[in-house]
Amino acid sequence: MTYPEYKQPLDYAKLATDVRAYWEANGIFEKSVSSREGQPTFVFYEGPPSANGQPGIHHVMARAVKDIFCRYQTQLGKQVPRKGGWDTHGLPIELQVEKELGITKEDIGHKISVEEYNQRCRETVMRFKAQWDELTQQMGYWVDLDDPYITFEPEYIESCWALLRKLYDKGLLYKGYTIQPYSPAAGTGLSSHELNQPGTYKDVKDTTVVAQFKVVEDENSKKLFDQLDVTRTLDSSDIYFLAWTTTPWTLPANTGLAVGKNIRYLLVRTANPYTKQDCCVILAKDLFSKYFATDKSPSEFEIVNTPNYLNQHGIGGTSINYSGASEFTPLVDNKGKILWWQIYGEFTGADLVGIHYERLFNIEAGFPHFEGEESAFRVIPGDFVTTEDGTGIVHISPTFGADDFRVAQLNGIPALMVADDQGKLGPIVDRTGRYVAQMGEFGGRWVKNYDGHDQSGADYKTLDESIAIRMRTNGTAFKTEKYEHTYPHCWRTDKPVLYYPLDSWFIKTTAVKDRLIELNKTINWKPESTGTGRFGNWLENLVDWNLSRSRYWGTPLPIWRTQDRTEEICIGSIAELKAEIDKAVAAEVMTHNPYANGEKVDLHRPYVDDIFLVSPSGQPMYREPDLIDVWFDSGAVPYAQWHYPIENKAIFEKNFPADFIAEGVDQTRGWFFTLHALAVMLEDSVAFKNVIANGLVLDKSGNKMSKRLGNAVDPFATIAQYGPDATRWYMIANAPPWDNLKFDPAGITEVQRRFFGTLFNTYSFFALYANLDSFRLGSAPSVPVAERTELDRWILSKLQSLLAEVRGHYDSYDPTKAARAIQDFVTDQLSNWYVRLSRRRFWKGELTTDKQAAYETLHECLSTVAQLMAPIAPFFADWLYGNLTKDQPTAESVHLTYLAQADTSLIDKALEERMELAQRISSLTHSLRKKSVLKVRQPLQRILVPVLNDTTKEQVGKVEDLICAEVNVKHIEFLDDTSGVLVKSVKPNFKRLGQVYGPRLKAVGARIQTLSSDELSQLEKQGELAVEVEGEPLTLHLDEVEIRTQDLPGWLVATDGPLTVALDVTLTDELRQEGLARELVNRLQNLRKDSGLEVQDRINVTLAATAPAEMQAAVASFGDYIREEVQAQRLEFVPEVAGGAVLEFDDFSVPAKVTVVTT
RNA sequence: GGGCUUGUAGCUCAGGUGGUUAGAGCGCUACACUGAUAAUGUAGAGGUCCCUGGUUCGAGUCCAGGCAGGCCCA
Repeated sequence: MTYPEYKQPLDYAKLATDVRAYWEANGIFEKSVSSREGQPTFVFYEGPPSANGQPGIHHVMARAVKDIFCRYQTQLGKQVPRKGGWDTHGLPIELQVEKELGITKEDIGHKISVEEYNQRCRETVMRFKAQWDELTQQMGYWVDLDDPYITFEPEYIESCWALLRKLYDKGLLYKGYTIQPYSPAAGTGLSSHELNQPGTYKDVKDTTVVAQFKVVEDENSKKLFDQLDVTRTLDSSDIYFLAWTTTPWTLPANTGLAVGKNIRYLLVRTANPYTKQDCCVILAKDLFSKYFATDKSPSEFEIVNTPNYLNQHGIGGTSINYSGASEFTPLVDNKGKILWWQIYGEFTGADLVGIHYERLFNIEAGFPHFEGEESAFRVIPGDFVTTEDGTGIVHISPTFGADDFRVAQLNGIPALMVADDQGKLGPIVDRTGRYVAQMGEFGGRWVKNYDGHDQSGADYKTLDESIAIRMRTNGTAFKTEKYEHTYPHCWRTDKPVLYYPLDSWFIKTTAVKDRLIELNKTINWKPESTGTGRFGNWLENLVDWNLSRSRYWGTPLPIWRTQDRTEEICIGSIAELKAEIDKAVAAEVMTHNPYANGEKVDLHRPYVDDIFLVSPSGQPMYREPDLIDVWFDSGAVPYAQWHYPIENKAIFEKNFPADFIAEGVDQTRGWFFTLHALAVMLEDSVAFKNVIANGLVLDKSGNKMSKRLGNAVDPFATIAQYGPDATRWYMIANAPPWDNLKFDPAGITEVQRRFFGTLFNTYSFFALYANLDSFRLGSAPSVPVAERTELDRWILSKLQSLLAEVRGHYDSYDPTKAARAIQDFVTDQLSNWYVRLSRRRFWKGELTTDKQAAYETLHECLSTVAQLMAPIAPFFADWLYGNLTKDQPTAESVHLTYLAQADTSLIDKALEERMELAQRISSLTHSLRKKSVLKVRQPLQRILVPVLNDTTKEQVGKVEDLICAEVNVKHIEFLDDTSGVLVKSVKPNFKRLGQVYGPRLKAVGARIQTLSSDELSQLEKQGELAVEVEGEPLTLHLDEVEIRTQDLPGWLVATDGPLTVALDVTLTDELRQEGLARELVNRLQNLRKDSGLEVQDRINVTLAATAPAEMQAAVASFGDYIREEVQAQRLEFVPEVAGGAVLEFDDFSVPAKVTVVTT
């Protein structure tokens, strides 16, 4: 049995396909689950992808993140079932089908039947399933592809129905309305997608009105009226809010006014430009000059009722009464701005909130009463209010604006709804686009020209114009004008769109808002800010979940109603549906039960639409035609993937809630929310305990990848070129998953070279020599760690530290830090220090105990690294682990192994510290050699290391041999204080000084830097020193300074922080000879290599006797050494070397010949 | 427009609770090394730590306001 050896370069892609074949042949994935039977479960939910498009490189990223933690938890001994799934409903699929068929939604039911249409969707949605499955396997994402949940299957839909029924029974399902784009001409709602069609937004000229809303004088508004009282000069003390609208026809539906909390508003005394009546108005300070003539900037506005102003002008001196002025006195200048005004006060929006005002189109004038009127007509805060245009106060009509509806609901402002003939409440505009009859003088008028009536007559007035005229007349219009702006139009009829309340079914998520927030705080979000910020804020501003979708391909709403809406039923299972159908058949509402004869039930449209049920009172019931939001499908995964609550209660309970999920951050308000909302409402629990919200994968310049730009990276090509391991490693190690990743293939190459290449070399090195020595782990009792060398114990200590660190990172869902720690260990510690310094141990001599210890140490490092990296680089790790353990009984796959706890008894911090000292001293020595132009092959006598305390001396002493071997010197000489040659420098410890002296730190620091050597030694000896700083005496303490040696007079030194090293560059004859001997070894090694000799080949060497005397002397003195190094049995000078090579040295050359000894 | 997020060397990224001279890898330049060799060592060039204010003896770090990119929402 040998350790497999491989040729450079390693084919990483082939390695992965080989390992994949091994996994598949041996059912390793299945075993990774079945071998943990009976252990605690680690629950993971797969956020279902949709297979109607090709997978991209970002899916590799997302799925690598999922895979990592599932594999890691398996290594910890948990059982991790991973059910795959497919998301199959939704608008993108409908749009794709429509595009392929060249039809629009209008054609469904005409050019194509609903049945055919849905059949197309069903086929389209799984089109790329094979590609997805292939990518999943190629990239090594372990998920159960054989038994996935599929959201269009009847069992899945049935589970959704059962959940809806539970919500219905809890009273959380209700019918209401939302404001949606609506085309009265077409009689249909428009999706945002339809609204985004080119050409829908057009420039139109509309009549606009700045309306005056009269403030009610009460406690809330007292602060406004108080401003007027100061001067006591007003005839009229009416105050009005000014609000601008481009849709005057919505003014009769006004029920509120919105202000920006932080916007500043002015109280202005002026006159109405149309009636010339004195009045006071309120508008945003920033917009003042839009209506009033002034050359001042807002900051210079003068408030006339301040004591300062009154002292200057005298009380009453500012009184102007416009209504008493001559009719020739102009009120407005030629730019339309008002000349006559005074500012009486300034307020913030927050000051105005809560103030009541009078209804504009009131009952006395013949406009209808409505429900909730008493809580209407208030000022509320609106986050969307700006001072871009208008007045900084926004007129709110909850029935005709989405923002309006939202803030009105949030602040308890009712909508103005009136009853139709049948008593059904509706907005003041009917579905054809005209005012309802109750609208007084305007009843029956068209809001816009939806019927195509003639509007060419000279005295024709639009409804907006009529309203404006009425308002000018009765003094409630402050300004009316024509205004050109863009407005959306229906793409089919070209008529203006209305924002209009449309019926919708809702889940009352607001009822559990507090609980949603509370439970969210128990979820571990990565990154945390997504949970507190994006998701937390979303929960704070929660509105009810709008379930309804007017579409065809999706889960139908299982609610049937009678025509008069007095009776309804929510169906919770197929069995219940069948039973209800039987009842309906018995009542002759239906002719037969389509599900009676055992056919497979399809719960999609159109089949469910053809089902009519019968109410307890004997009336027929019809299904509410809506489909439900596809996000409900997704949020139902924890239940519906097991066909719960219909069956599998035990399985569900074992698998709820999830320990871990991961999806893109764009799912925050999608899957993450629906999972959370349903879990809180149904189970009063979180749905997941840990969640990673990963960022985007961008191209290497930071641009979004898209097919259109041609910068999309093909995941298959990437994996084929670099292999899945390097691809995954790069993605994980380069940036935390929740940051965006700039995907650069050059980064994968680097990972491959630097990490995988180094790790492979390290393994190859191990395998090469282990095989030469016929070493097999376990064939002899292992060498106790305590008996191993300093270097062995060091790397094992580092290994255990690494194990603890990496486990910590995995435990806290930070794979990036885990990957980086592993990478640094492999390249910097294991390869570049341990192996480099251990090289001679491996290739010299027989298999001794020390050599065995070295093999065992390196083997353990490699196999533990294989385990630690297995979650991220599953193929390579298994390959490496397999190579190391092929003959061991336990090792079918690294993914079936158990990851050990770090053995803290092996962690020796002092050892780690002194090895770091060794590394730094070696580096400094190399640096000195470089400066002195003394190559490492030239041995030197000593290096000098000043030490200020015994601990350092002892620490360095223990690694002296390692340092000497590494930098090729004979020994280290320590210089302590008693030597008297040390020159010390002192550095202020600013952190400490700052705490002690605060503002005086600068002066104290300066004083410290000028300490004499006498003062310094006094401070060192006594621990404190009295000095004077800026005339003040104070006592310095040892912990306030940092003392270090910096120089050795007469020596070339190098320093690294507190460490200083000097190199003795004196060369003796013996050192020169040894250097030459090493040069010879080097040339002979090269010759061996160039001649293609194997490492274990033994040779005879002949050198030309023409070589210089110094060379001959070197061979005489160091012959044994040379022979051992180059594996030579004989090394001799001969008069003539025939047919050999010539060894080149700095100053001479020597003909030489190497022959292999055949044994 | 709002919420969240990012901004440090040519590139990719580190930089607990503020501490003086801001680091690593890659890339670049030079030299060295050559039985781990597509590796390695040493040295060097390369920074307005996005900008402006503020707090502080002291700010890459804390605060405020901007700018630019990204995501989500409107």
